[in-house]
Amino acid sequence: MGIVERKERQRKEVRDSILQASWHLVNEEGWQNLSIRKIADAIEYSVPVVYDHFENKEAILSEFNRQGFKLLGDKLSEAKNTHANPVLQLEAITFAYWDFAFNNKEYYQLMYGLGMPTCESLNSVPELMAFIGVIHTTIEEIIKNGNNAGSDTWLKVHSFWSMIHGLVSINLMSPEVSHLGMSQVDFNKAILKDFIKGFVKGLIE
Amino acid sequence: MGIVERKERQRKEVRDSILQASWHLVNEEGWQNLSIRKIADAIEYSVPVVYDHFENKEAILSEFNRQGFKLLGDKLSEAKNTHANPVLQLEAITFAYWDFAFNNKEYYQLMYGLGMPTCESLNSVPELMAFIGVIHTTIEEIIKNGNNAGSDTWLKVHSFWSMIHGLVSINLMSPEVSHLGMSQVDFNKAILKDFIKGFVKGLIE
DNA sequence: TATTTTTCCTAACAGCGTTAGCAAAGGTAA
DNA sequence: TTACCTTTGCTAACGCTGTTAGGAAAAATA
Repeated sequence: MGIVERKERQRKEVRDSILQASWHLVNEEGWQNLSIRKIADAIEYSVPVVYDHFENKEAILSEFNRQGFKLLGDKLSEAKNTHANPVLQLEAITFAYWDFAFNNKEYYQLMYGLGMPTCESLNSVPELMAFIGVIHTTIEEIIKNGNNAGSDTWLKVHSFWSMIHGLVSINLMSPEVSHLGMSQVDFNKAILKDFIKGFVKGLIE
Repeated sequence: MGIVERKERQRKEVRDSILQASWHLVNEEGWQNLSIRKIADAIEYSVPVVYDHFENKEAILSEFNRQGFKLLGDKLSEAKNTHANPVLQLEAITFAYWDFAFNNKEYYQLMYGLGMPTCESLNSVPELMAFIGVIHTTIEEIIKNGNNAGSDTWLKVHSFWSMIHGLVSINLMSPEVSHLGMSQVDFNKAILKDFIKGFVKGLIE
């Protein structure tokens, strides 16, 4: 009697195809232009079927939100593991964060878009918590090894996260920096190096 | 023959009432829920009249975008003028920026919302340029007075802007920081002070 | 085979940005 | 004042959007 199992399997297939179709549409036309009707059309089902698998459009987007933080967390973790020294780890994390944002603009814009109903609190999204955890453990160790053990770890984590997000988001939305002779890539690298240098200094002394 | 003048005056009145009604609606229901029909209803005209004064909805929003940067630029300028020492000026600018964002969340979200079609390039929005100018002159002077005249001013301006935006935006969207015993206000102040201290250090040495 | 459950569609509701086309009002000239 | 022209502002529509009620058809169960 594998009927229930088969049904469950089929359900999952439809659900997955919704996500897959959505992702495809998003990459073609952006978040703004994703619509339930387009999804239904792509998966060759009628509109209400989509609502059998997701409560509403927001639920689909928040699925990608979680996926995004999962992926980002994994990338940071991976970058961290390429070094043993926590300072180098934080440096690698910084660059990995930057690369993720630029290689996955659609994800990033969804994850941090203000208009989007995505950024629930830290506590309610485990993927977000795990992502922050990678940063936290690294900074914690830098502080422990430094000369200023009194630093507030969470405050520093918060600052790190905020600042790297700021650096990324401003550069993500206005990619043409015309003030200088430097190339865009060099300018970005310089900004990042400058940032991480200053930040680490603030951690250990 | 003041007919033309009267007509112009009346046109301006309608235009202003559109902006005023929009602003009112935005503060009641947020950017997401602003609609041309609601505006038309509020100003007691039919929908197409709105389109006689603004090319489209985006044009109305971008009006507020410019207003926002004008206001922010003025606030920063004002804050700067309370001090003569450029380091103190930058400190005042930082706090003024923060206060602006928290006292005018609607403005700030419009100005930096990724989904919004607002952040055109620096060059094309004079209000944005003026706002950046306040930061630029201050940082320029700090560098000049410091021990590291070789610092790239524009790079530092860019970093400053990005980081303060990051600090603000993360705190604007997730106001509940539950990791610590500190109050929210104290936490924010601590973050800001920490940031500005580190940033200035990076400028002068 | 008859009954119940599940699946899935059509069609609609209420809203959106935007525009075509027409009526009425206002201004101008005879 | 009358005839004409220009401006103003309306109704109504087009083609979208998210969401859901209600019923038909298919599948599973008895």
